[in-house]
Amino acid sequence: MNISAVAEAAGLPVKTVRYYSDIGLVPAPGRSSAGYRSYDDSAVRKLVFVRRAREFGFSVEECRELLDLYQDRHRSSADVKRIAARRLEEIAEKQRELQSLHDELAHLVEACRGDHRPDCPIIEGLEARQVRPPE
Amino acid sequence: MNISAVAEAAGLPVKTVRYYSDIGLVPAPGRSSAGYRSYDDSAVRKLVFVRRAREFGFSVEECRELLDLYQDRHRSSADVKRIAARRLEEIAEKQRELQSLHDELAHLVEACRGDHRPDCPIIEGLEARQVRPPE
DNA sequence: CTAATGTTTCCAGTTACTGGAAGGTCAAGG
DNA sequence: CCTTGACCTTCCAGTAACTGGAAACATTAG
Repeated sequence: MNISAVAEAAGLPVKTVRYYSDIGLVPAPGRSSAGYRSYDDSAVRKLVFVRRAREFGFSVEECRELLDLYQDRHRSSADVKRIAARRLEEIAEKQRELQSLHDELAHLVEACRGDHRPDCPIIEGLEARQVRPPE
Repeated sequence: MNISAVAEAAGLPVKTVRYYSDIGLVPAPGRSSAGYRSYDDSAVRKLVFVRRAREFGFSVEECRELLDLYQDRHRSSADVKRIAARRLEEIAEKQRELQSLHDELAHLVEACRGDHRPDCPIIEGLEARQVRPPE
């Protein structure tokens, strides 16, 4: 398979497939006589795996770890769970942050009349109040 | 005020204050005879404003817009509200994404025994299922 | 044969800083 | 006066994860 075929099969842009090969996230593909990259089904599976892991918010480095685990028949599920649980905690933390952000901004937006007058609680809110209490 | 004083007053790293001046987000400060940047109170107010807007997740370019509105005595609150409401919608969207991400990953983590055996629903979940339904 | 499409490499740009090097400045202490 | 240390300057490079584009070669359809 040429790069555009594998890219479509994996649901990734061509550029990204090339990039993943370049940084060694997936193994370097074979080359045709003209120098074209040549991928096989296992490459597609790995690329799909990476795409999905990226969609889950795992960093490329975490994808590397997960891919190693994915390919290691002797790995324990505990190893995988550890990484996923860490990521889950990060997500939860991000959710909490977003929530307080949302609440505060929504409060300001609601308080703003949104008319032609210059008085604006949003601007005033940005001017002085604290977003988060000091840690 | 020298840069470290203004940075402390604004709650920003020195590097960031310099950066904001460089990109023209805040006006270029005056210089001492030795070339030191010299800020005044109004610079501090603007930097605080920017810091808080950034904490709210506004991009630097949005901060530029907001800062213009902040400084424009004739602006209507509607202009500000429009920008803030857009940002609020972005936050809400991000929250929805994170929620579905969280639910799916939590599901996988719960399903994983996390023992020494290689069977792992997390890996399997990354392997094949769709994160999001096609749009 | 030609035109369109596909592929290659390489370089640069994106966002919002951050780190570090090399060197000039300032204030205090001896 | 000299030194020491803190502070300041500029410039360059690196971060994450691509993405866009240029120039050139390959393949394929008509």
